[in-house]
Amino acid sequence: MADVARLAGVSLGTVSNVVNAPDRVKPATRRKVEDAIASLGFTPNTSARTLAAGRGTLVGFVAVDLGNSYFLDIARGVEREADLGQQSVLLGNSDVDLDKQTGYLKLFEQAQAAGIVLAPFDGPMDEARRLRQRGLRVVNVNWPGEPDESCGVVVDEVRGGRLAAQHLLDQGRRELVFVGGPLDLTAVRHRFEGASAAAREAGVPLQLVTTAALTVRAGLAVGSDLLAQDAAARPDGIVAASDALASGIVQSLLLGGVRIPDDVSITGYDDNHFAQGTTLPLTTVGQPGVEMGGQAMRLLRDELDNPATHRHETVVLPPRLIVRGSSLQRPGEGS
Amino acid sequence: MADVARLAGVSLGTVSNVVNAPDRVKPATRRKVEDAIASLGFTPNTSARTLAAGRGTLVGFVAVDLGNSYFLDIARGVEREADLGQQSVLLGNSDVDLDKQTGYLKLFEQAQAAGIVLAPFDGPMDEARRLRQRGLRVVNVNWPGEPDESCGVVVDEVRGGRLAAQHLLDQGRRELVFVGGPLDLTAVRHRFEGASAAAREAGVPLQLVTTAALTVRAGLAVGSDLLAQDAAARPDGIVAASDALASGIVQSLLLGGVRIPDDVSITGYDDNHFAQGTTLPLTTVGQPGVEMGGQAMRLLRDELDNPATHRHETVVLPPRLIVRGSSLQRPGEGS
DNA sequence: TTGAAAGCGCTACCAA
DNA sequence: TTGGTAGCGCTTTCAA
Repeated sequence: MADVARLAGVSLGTVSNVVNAPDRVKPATRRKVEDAIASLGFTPNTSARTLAAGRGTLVGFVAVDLGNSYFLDIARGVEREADLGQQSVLLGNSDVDLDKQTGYLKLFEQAQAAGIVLAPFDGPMDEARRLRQRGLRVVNVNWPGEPDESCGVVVDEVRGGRLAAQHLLDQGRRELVFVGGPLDLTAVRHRFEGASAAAREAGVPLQLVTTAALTVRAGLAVGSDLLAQDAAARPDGIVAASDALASGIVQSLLLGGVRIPDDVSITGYDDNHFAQGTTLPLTTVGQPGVEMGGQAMRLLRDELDNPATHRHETVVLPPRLIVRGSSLQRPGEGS
Repeated sequence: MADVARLAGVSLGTVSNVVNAPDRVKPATRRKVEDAIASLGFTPNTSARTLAAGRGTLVGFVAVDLGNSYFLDIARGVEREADLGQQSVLLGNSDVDLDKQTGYLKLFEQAQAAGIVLAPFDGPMDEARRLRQRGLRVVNVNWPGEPDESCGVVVDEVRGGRLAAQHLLDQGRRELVFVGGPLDLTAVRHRFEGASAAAREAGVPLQLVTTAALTVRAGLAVGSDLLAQDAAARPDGIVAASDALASGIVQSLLLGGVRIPDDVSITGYDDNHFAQGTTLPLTTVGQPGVEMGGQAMRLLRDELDNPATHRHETVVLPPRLIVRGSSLQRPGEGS
């Protein structure tokens, strides 16, 4: 920066101003400085800047599982919104591992991140709490804010479960099964609650089949169990707690000669990218990942920019039923 | 840090030493300092440290498409190897967008990253070259090193294409088709070359069907085209340039009543996670993503630690044929 | 509108 | 083995 100042014939402070507050410097001077910057290929040193200014410009996004396209969508939302505010986003993938999550949170703390967006592991959040106590702003996404402590952006999972079940009921399905697990996952419980409520209100029984994971493999297993049953005893509507699960069930049933959606209607959950372009596209409940990320970043920025007036809040976004071939009996019917 | 020094009754330099070179300080003193650090909850300020030391400890991984599990595997390899060397990895997802890639490279430059691992967009690499000229070490992954400029880690795509085609030939297939595109993707061209060579050597024709993208959707389209053909005219072996493509073709053909692998054998490419747990698991060519990431990080560390003796090199890793149900006619047969 | 100078928190060197 | 001290490159007052 000293070189730039010398070449432009101005002082350090002036160079700093054209970089950070161009309006405060006379256009002619600014030009000279900008030319010098360009011809020297000058790039400001973030460490020095952060150190001197006492606050960084970097935003961290720590995601529980970047292998799930939903979280990648959230990341995209965070990035897009951050761009609007001259902030940059770096990603940490905690890979469903609490230690890695803690490690990334520490890393961002040490790097003097301006703030953190956290899509947490479904578990203890001690480290996040510690960071907040040290003054680092962290907002949750896909997890509610902690009362009086932080903001959060979530999607209404109960409503999502209800949407899926109601959709099947609307199509005249009366033998419903909810497939999902493990039940200590909050999201799975909520989705089941919603589906239960819808079934109860319709006076229809809803059977629960729990799985050990939300994977394709688990779905395939459920599918074979279903095939082993007497055809008459099989459900005519299945609410799966994830697209992967639904996909496994669909594949298994199709090859077993079951007609979908004629014999059995199936819904998935998450609107994962892999489930969109398949032969029998999956009806699913979509979560507005990009929007969630954007909202989270907006909450974070408000907290950063207006620390005095900011009030913590948990934004609840509605899920959206996306009707595709796995549940739609005749085109144009259904909700 | 001053507080720590005061509370422990030592100087700043000593505190710095217990943090960075614990061996250089007497155990008793070290204990005192460590206690002080713990009781004050002291966290070193990365910006200050980086500024003073002149070099950072952060490693950036810029990936062209984190939505592809292959790149996520590479990221895992980079992380694992970085952990061994006290370095931290942060991710940037360029999302198949050259501008975003450039943006992340700049970001890591400004953040004084120790080095960068780059899985580049298949296109111009001007920015990466600029960074190298400014002294930042960047090693390529999934892309060869630039001669005399940088290291790289790649997988032998030609060999991969050959493996897939040879596998089908070994099973007696004689009407082969290679499906993939666009052909300006280097990897696709190489895979086709390899498949071609294998077919040529076996005296078998290999037809080329180009697609606009390597997606499931494109695969579905190819599948319907195939179904529209006279059954006798259809190929009995298909080498697809990606798992997504293969998956689309498989789904389409299966629903059209074609028996796989009896009537048609199909291979994919990438060993993507989504292709592993399906009803008809895909035979595919796997790329050792985790190992590639690890190698890249190791090359980067060598370049960082031994700038004098380091010699640039491009490590070529072999792909691996993974035989699953989509090509294996009778269990135990095949290669 | 610009210049001068005092740090930001830490590392690295040299002296003790 | 430890303490003292000079910066690292920038932002940010305060004066000019």
